[in-house]
Amino acid sequence: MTPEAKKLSPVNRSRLHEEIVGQIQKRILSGAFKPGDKLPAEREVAAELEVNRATVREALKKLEVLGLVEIRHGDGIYVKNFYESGNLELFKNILYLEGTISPDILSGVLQMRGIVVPEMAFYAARNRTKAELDELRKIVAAEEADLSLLEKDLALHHLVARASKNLLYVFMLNFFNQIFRDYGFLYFEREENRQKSRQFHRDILAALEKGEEEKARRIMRAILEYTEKAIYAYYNTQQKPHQG
Amino acid sequence: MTPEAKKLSPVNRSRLHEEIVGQIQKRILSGAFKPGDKLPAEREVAAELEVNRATVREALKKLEVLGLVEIRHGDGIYVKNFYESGNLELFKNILYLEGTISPDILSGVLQMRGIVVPEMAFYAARNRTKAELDELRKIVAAEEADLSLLEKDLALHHLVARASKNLLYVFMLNFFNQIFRDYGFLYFEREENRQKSRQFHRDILAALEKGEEEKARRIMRAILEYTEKAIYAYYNTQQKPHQG
DNA sequence: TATTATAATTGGTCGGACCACTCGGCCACC
DNA sequence: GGTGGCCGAGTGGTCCGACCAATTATAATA
Repeated sequence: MTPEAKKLSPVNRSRLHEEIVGQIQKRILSGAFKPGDKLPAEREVAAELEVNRATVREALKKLEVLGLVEIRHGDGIYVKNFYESGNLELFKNILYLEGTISPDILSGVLQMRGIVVPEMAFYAARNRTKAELDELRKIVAAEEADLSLLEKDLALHHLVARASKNLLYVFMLNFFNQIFRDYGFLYFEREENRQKSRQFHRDILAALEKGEEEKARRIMRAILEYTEKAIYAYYNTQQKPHQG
Repeated sequence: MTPEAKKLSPVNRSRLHEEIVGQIQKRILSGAFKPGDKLPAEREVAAELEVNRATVREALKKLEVLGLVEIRHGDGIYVKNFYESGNLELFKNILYLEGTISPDILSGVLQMRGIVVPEMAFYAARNRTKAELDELRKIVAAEEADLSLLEKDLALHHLVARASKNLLYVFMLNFFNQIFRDYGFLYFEREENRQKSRQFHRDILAALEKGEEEKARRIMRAILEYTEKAIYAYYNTQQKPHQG
């Protein structure tokens, strides 16, 4: 029940154009602005928000890249159907729409991760080079010394992605990491998890060394299932909005 | 030799700031600007390009959303490592860097599609609602009447994505469609393909109706393999840059 | 030497002006 | 009746010059 806000309201200071992006994005994602709708002219929006037109334009440029609006010279600004977008950056914004991640979407992301990442490991076992194996060994060795495990963990997965020789895996992995960034932090606070992580990584390394594709996939799947529990556990103690 | 061009397509009416985006993006992706590098100040860039600073700023705002640069108030503009990006919009730009898609990356995309989309069908069979089945039947019926097959095909896949109840599938599917948009056009020019498509869609519909998850996945996989051949075939007759 | 002012640099916002494109209405012409 | 040209209002695109705000580098000071 949010009956407010048919009108745009003046804005706070600090990256003014970001604030504008937020306001317009919110109205589009919430359905207040529907696909095909024509936004007020730049000059009108500027007047309504009591900001300069240049600032509005910078905001609109961002919204355009996000895929939320289409700008037509001499015509106007039109709302695009974000349901037809393939922009994961926009998906992330939707994820945090209400300040807190909806359980539905979270499980959707985890599901996709569970599908994509094991295959990544599969192809990494198939396509890794000797140089990549060397790098991998260094990371695993550093982990045994218990040095900045989170950082090393990210590096290892990134390396596996590159080893798959499919750039799309790199992008997808980064996408997942960006979403679960916060969770990783807490994950490595438990000694139990740290040990588990080291073991998993030794196993992954072994599988890649021997080129055991199925085994690499299986291990990666185990890793995901293990961390998934941690994510859900953290999520359930944390369903408050992380910002007011 | 593609004797296409029955229709003239909208002309590339590139705006000035888009040109700037292109130039800077190219320098970053080609490695001329490396991660961590500091770009010249806005005023310098503007002077160098002989354009107004406001125009440069609009370009920079776009590059920021793309994840190629980071702008720090009072400090400067820094190049980000696109290899750590999770932004598929950026990936698409990389895809077309040289004007033509590199075979490596193309096969990488097809590989990811082959992994993701069948799972989407699997979950669609599990989670589809009666309303969605109704919509699906309408689409299949329209296809029997041979009406705008390409459009109907896109709609059908989009519906399957929604039926999976995982918004990420919708985004991923859109991403793939955007990349293969051009190929779909030619695909439906062959009567052979049109018939095959209708048959596939009848099968998918049947699987979803009965909630046969594995079967839905199998059929989807068959569709992908079939269309993949068409894509490669077209690609091999078309490896010229599509713009000078 | 360490700390604190101060200046210089750089991104952020402003306002006002003019250019370029689109669209709709009007009109002459076929 | 339809076609094409013309024009004017509306709207996005670019430009100029100015000032604000955050950061960094530098100089002054204790």
